[in-house]
Amino acid sequence: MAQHLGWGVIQEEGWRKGPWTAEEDRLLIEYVKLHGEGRWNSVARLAGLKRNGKSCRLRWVNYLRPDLKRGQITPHEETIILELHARWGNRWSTIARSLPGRTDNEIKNYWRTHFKKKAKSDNNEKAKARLVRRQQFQQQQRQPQQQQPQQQQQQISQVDMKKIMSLFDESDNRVPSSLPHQVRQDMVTLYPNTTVEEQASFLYPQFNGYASGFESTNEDNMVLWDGLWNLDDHVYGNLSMACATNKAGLHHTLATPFY
DNA sequence: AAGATCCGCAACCGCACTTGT
DNA sequence: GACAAGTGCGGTTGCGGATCT
Repeated sequence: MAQHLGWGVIQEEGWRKGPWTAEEDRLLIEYVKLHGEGRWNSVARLAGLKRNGKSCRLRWVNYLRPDLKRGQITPHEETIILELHARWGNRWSTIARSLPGRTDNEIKNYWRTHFKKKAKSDNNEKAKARLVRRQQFQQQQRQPQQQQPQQQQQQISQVDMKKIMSLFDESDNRVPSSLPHQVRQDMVTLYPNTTVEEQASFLYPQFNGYASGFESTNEDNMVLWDGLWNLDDHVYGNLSMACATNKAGLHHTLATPFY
């Protein structure tokens, strides 16, 4: 039975929750000095802490570790975060490994507070513009498509998907950094009379962002990738879900035109 | 000056994966 | 192979200080 309920109090099963006290920190540091990192579930018993293993690990990793770098994220670190987020998406622990002294939690918080909001508002504007262009293009395409044999359309689709999927194979099933260039080549071949952005947008509607990132600045890339990787952004949600899972998911997403 | 709102951060939660039995 | 325990990860929440009105 719970002794108290709420933040920073004893919870059910006797575990404390909420902010750590200086004494708890001291006990945890002592424990790690003696026993090393790991075996976190033994901490409560061996160190006399009323914290569960997960809580102890989190406190150590995010706050008590001696090699943690304190202070603000530097511009150089910010650049690295942007680049790695463009490559890996929200895989904060992977990004953190490239930033000694920074934790995944720290980077995640930094991203959310510094980039997420801006990206979202920019995306909304860009998404509206793309929607209009896409609708215009669909109208243009309707007539030629009716004349084009269905079989030929399917062939084009299959070739495209093979290319995309082969890139995922080369990239350990994650989003391949070279994809935009490949997509660009497909676009030029298949839609010679449109702009690069339109080509990508039309053939791979969920890849809208890729197209706008071809000649883009870092900031544009950031906006693009934020859209791709964050599910609450309507326009990119389907793709981000597919990418976050595996190439099979992406296959499904790309194979379903104009969501 | 005081209340409302925003922002940054620490910590929790749920899920997935790994390892040991 | 099945199960349980341990661990790691990403998303979310809640608190407290800063800023705004």
